[in-house]
Amino acid sequence: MPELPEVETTRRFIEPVLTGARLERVEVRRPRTARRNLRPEDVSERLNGRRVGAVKRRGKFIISDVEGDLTWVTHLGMSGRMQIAKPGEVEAPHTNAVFATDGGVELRFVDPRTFGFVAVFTPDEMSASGLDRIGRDALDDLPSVDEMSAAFAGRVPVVKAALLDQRFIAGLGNIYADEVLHVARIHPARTIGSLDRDEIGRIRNAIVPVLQSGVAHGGTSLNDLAYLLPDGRAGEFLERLGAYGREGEPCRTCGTPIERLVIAQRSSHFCPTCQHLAD
DNA sequence: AACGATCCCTGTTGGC
DNA sequence: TGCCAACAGGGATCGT
Repeated sequence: MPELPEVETTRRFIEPVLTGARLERVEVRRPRTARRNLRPEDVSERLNGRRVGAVKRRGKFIISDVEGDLTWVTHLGMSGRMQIAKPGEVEAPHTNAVFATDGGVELRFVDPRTFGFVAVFTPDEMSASGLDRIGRDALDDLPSVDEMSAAFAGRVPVVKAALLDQRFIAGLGNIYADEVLHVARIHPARTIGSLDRDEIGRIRNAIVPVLQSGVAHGGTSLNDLAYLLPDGRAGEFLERLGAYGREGEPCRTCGTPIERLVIAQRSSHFCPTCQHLAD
C-alpha cells in the first residue's frame, strides 16, 4: 500500500521525467480518478501544453508546480502507482490517466481500486481543497518530542489511530505505523493520553529511521496487485518488516509470535512481549 | 469539537 | 473445482 516511502520512491522516479518537461497529451480515462476537480476534464484541459516545475511531496501527496499558477496533485490511494512507459507500449489494466511529455515519455497512472486521484487546482481551489491543511511531513518536518507531547496530552484516541491521522503527522499508513510502534515497543491500543514522555520519544525517534529504511529499499510491495516502482520493479522492504503481515511469525527481537488485532478499524500487528499493553 | 463508524472500489483469498 | 463472501485500506463524510 502506498505510504510515505512508496510515494517518495515514486516521486524520485518521476521528478527527472517531469521537471522542466512540457505535457503534450494528457488523458483521463476514468472520471472518478479526476473526481477532486469540479470538472474532471479540468485535469487534461489545464495540463495540456503546460510545463511542469518542481515535483514535491507532502505526506502521501505528490504535489507539482505547473506553469499558469496551477498545482497538480496526485494521491496513489491504496492501489495506485505511476508507471514510466514509452508511447505505444501495451497499457496495464486500470491505466486511469496518461501524461505524455515532450521528452517522449508517458507517465501512466494505474489504479485498480480507484482510491487514488489526480487533480489540478488553481490557487483558490487549492485553498478550498483543504490539502494545504495537511499535517507536518513525517520524514522532512517531524514534530519534536515536546510538540508531540503537547499534542497528545489528555487525548482519547489510541496511538495507532493518532499515527494514522494525517492532520497531525502526514505520511504514515497502516504498514509503517505498525513498524514504528514495534520499533518503539508501544502497544498499538495504548491511548495517546497515557503515554509518558519517554514513550512518546521512542515513537517519535522511530518514525524517521523506519521511513528512511523504507525509502532505501524502494518501499513495500505486498503482492502482484499492490505498489510497484515506476520502472516496474517491486519494492524490497517487505522482507524487512518486523510486525506488519507477520501474524504468527516470531518477533525478530524476542521470538514471541506476532499477534494481530483490529484497532482503529485497521488490522494491527504487534509483539505481545515487546509491546505489552499494561505499564 | 472530538472521535468513532461507514463508505467508496475491485483483485485476491479462504471457506465450504 | 467452483462459487461467493470476506478482506484489504486512505481519506471523505456522517452520526453521536
